[in-house]
Amino acid sequence: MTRRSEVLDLAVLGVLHDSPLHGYELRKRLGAVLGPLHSISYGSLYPRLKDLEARGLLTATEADGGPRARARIVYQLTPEGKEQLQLLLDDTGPEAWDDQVFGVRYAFFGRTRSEVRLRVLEGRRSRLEEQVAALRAALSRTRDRLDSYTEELQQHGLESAQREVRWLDELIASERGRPTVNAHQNNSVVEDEPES
Amino acid sequence: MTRRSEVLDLAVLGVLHDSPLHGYELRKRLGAVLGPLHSISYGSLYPRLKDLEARGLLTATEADGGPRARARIVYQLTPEGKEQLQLLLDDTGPEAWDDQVFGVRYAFFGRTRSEVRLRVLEGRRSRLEEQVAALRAALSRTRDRLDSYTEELQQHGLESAQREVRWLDELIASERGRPTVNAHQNNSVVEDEPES
DNA sequence: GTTAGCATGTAAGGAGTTACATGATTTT
DNA sequence: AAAATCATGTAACTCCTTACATGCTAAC
Repeated sequence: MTRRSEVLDLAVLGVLHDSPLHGYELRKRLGAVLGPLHSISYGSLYPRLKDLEARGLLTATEADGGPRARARIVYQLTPEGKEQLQLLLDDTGPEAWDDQVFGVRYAFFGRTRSEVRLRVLEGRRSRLEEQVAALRAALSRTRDRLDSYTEELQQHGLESAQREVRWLDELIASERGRPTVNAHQNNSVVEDEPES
Repeated sequence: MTRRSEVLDLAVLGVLHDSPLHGYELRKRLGAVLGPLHSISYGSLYPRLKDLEARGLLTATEADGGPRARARIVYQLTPEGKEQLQLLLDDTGPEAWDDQVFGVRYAFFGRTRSEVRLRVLEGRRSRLEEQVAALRAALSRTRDRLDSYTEELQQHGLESAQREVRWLDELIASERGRPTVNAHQNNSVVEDEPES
């Protein structure tokens, strides 16, 4: 994941792998992956879909759902798209432990190879440890030098980070105890409603 | 705070209010306010300082610290700068509850008027409640429809948000119990004392 | 003596948001 | 009948990062 934007590619490709969707619906599903907040805007999503199509990673087909306001355009992964998705899932560059990126990666752990899962979790953990160290250093440095509010904020940040580390420890433990099966039930949520 | 970028203005002005600094040092201090991560880059900071100077909010003076590599440029708030800082501190537009923005605002609570403090804390709280509601809705919607990893992620997000709400409740309570003095160095967070 | 840190800046590019434009359909 | 939601898209703008350029000083 050289470019930061590949996170979005991963998210889109990952969601679309479950079931083909049109842009509007896709954006809503993206919310579950990117977090209800910082979900992407249409002004950003639609051009991106065009781009992914141009790169041959997905196909766009007009689906006539009857007399619709506008023909919905359903996007679907091509074999190249699936390949690229696998590549992105296997990639464990240093950006994989970033807040944003980690969340998306974790959401797709069901399709991620077991060793990769472990590597991502451990990378994320050490990233958080760094953060804990930085906050501890900041706290001891600023003690009595900044007002109590700034200190309280850093203290709270520290505790959050520490809780996050403990959470990861649990995940890592449970990951190690998990059979190496790569099973993922492909719930085919067929996108189409009965016409009325 | 109409523009998102006014957060940076607030951070810079706020830090510079404590003591005049040159860019390099300023950036380090900014780390305590913006969080050790997502501190701004020089490529962003220096032009911004020029801009603030052009707007008359601060003055730039070459400080000769002896035979230095390069004359350090010390930035200092002008009266207009202090005014603007006060305006930003008093502003409680809806962006004031954003993750990023809230952190910066909280860091400067020592210089914020008591009522504004309360408004910001409560705004932040209701923002987080919305988030909790959104996550709960997402969880009940996706139950059994998405794989366990996505669910675990949302569950974790939910718990974090809930803890954040409790934290804010404590802050609000302690804010209410605080004398309305606007004194700068008013650091006595004496709420419920555990038996010590 | 070489690496790391101090110190300031510019130019190019990346990545996203907001505002606008358009129009049908479902809900109230 | 009005308002919200569905649905797609473009253009302008905002704001940040990266890479580059420069050169001193302290530490190893």
